[in-house]
Amino acid sequence: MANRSSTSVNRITMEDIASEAGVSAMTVSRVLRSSSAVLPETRDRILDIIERLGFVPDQSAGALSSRRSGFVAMIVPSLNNSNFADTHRGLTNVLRQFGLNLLAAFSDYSLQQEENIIETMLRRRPEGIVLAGARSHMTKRSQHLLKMSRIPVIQTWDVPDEPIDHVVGFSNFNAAYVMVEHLWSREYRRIAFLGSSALGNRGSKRISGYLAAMKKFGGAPTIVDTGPVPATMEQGQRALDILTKQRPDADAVLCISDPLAFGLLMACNRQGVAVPSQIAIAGFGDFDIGRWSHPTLTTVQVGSYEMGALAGRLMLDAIDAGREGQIIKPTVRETGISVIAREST
Amino acid sequence: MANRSSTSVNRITMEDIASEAGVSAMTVSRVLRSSSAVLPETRDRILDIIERLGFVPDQSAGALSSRRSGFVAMIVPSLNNSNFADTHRGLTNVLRQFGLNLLAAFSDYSLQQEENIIETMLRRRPEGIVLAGARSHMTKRSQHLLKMSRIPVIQTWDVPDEPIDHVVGFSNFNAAYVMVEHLWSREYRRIAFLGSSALGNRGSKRISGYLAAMKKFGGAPTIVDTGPVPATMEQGQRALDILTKQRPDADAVLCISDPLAFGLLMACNRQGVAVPSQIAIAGFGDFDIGRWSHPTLTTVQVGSYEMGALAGRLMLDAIDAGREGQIIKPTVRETGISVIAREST
DNA sequence: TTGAAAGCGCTAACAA
DNA sequence: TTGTTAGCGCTTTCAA
Repeated sequence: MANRSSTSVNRITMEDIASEAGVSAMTVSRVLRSSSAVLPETRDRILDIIERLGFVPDQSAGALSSRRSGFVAMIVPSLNNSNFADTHRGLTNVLRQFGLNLLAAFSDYSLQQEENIIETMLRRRPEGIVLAGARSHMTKRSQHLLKMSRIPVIQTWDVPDEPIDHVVGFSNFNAAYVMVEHLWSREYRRIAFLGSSALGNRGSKRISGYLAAMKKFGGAPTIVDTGPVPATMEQGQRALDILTKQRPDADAVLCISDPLAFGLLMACNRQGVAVPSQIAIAGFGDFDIGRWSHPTLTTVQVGSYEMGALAGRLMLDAIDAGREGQIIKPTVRETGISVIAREST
Repeated sequence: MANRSSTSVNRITMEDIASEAGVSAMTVSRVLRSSSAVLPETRDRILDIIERLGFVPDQSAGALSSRRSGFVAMIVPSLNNSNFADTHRGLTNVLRQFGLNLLAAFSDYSLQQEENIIETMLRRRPEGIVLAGARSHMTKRSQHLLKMSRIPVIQTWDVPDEPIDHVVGFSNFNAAYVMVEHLWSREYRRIAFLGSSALGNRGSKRISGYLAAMKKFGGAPTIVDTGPVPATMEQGQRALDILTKQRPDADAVLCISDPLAFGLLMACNRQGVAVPSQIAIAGFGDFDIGRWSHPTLTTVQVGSYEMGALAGRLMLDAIDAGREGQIIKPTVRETGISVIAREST
């Protein structure tokens, strides 16, 4: 009597649980999904067996049948980012209440990797996909894949000129603009901008905001290019010398991100440049390092957690609509931004 | 003629590609998996159609059939950690060459959440599971689920007393021990330890190592409890006052992690306590903040990337063995640790 | 080199 | 309250 147990992999199935309990597989399914009533004593018997055998139902099979994979995919540039961590937490907390899981994959700031993991995720049929730190710049194929996917796509951390679908972000232009306003109001006049001048990413929007604000106030702009994204502490460290050469009279520096600002700040401490009396430093993103550095870092708070929560709710609506055969038209939501003035300015 | 197109969700399938190309679904499958020869002109025609329609095959269905899900799950405490980022990268780089994807989920340092995401992952039938920053302490159910899962489990970042399956880690005991050695060799004698004294996590191993080393050298140990894990910059910031009260004569502090050490370092800068002349500070983990802080931070390097790469290779071996119906017996591998002496000591 | 049949483990839909 | 049937989209196996 050759049966399945002769194969090397012999997974436990609902059928096994069912026969052990003397019921059909359908009853086991009902118990697990509490979709409809099952006699309490039957239910308890089944649950006991499940627990004893450590049975975990195969959701891939379930998804195939129900056409619901039960998860949302999140594409993130880096696993080392307190901002994305907050966004992720906001998303999780909302989706969890709806029984949706959040699975993440990382692109390491590479467009090619990003394309790969997008396809990887789509193969598993997520019910929606969230791009964290979405850049305007993606590969053509990434965009094509997402557009053809027929699932809600939410880009966060930016408001791209041509969104794929939905957007939950903030204005990078305004963020830089209000920081210049802040610095100007504190009597700083020779304000330099530190960051990558590479096009097609969030940074370029911030540069535009900086330039626009400087123009309005009548200051002379200076942009110090620190190299490729992501901006790092190391780049900030090195930037002090470059800045000194390029704009020796600068009295304030607006950095494209907190890690960059932190690197610069530490270089100042090291070289005895007093912050903020000799030079003021402002960052971007309200990373945790800026809250505990000495001096503490003035920054722009962009609602990292809130973006996740907003994206989560939007995702639920969009998935719900999709299940009814409808489609929510592309939505753009912006979270508020605010300057957090600290010691460094 | 009512066909499937009347349903609201009308996904593209291999069947669609096949009929468009005038072949059977099996041929499409062969093209996509290059498992066996297909006539070049047929292959090209099929690839064209796939590209044009943006078809992405359903891997859940494929997995159901082939019994290979094609992914490994990684359970991580936090998305905000440069060490786990390195481990993740090491893992990805190895697994990718083998056509395996890495999907991540986060526990936020909560045992209950950890249990939930372990089950969530197991439902999707990963071919293996990696726990990053595994603590000895997990819920009973987490352990039970993992043991019953019949897939390779690799715990990293620790060498638990009772491993579930495989382990790729380093000795937290030794790591603290060698740091005390380092401090002692630099003539520090009144060395305090800063960290959570909570049991069942990596920290308690480090405490043991610290205590053992102090005992050997004949120093009087002091443990300053900074509160719940994970140790944060904020805890470090607050710790200076506590330390001053509890051990006012300390000339060196061994912190349980770099973020904690960084918080303490910044508090010292702020309050005018000279580092290292008044007090030396050592951290743990070689986080990026320690490389760029002022002063730079002495720390213990634990091979974050290497652990990922090692775990990846071990995972490949274990999965391979599993496919042949064999099982690799539980393995323990340790990466080397080394003190990185910097300015803070 | 290609196709047909069967089935992976589950759930929708209907029947009892 | 429970069971039966069919089928989700793919791959395995065997046949042509």
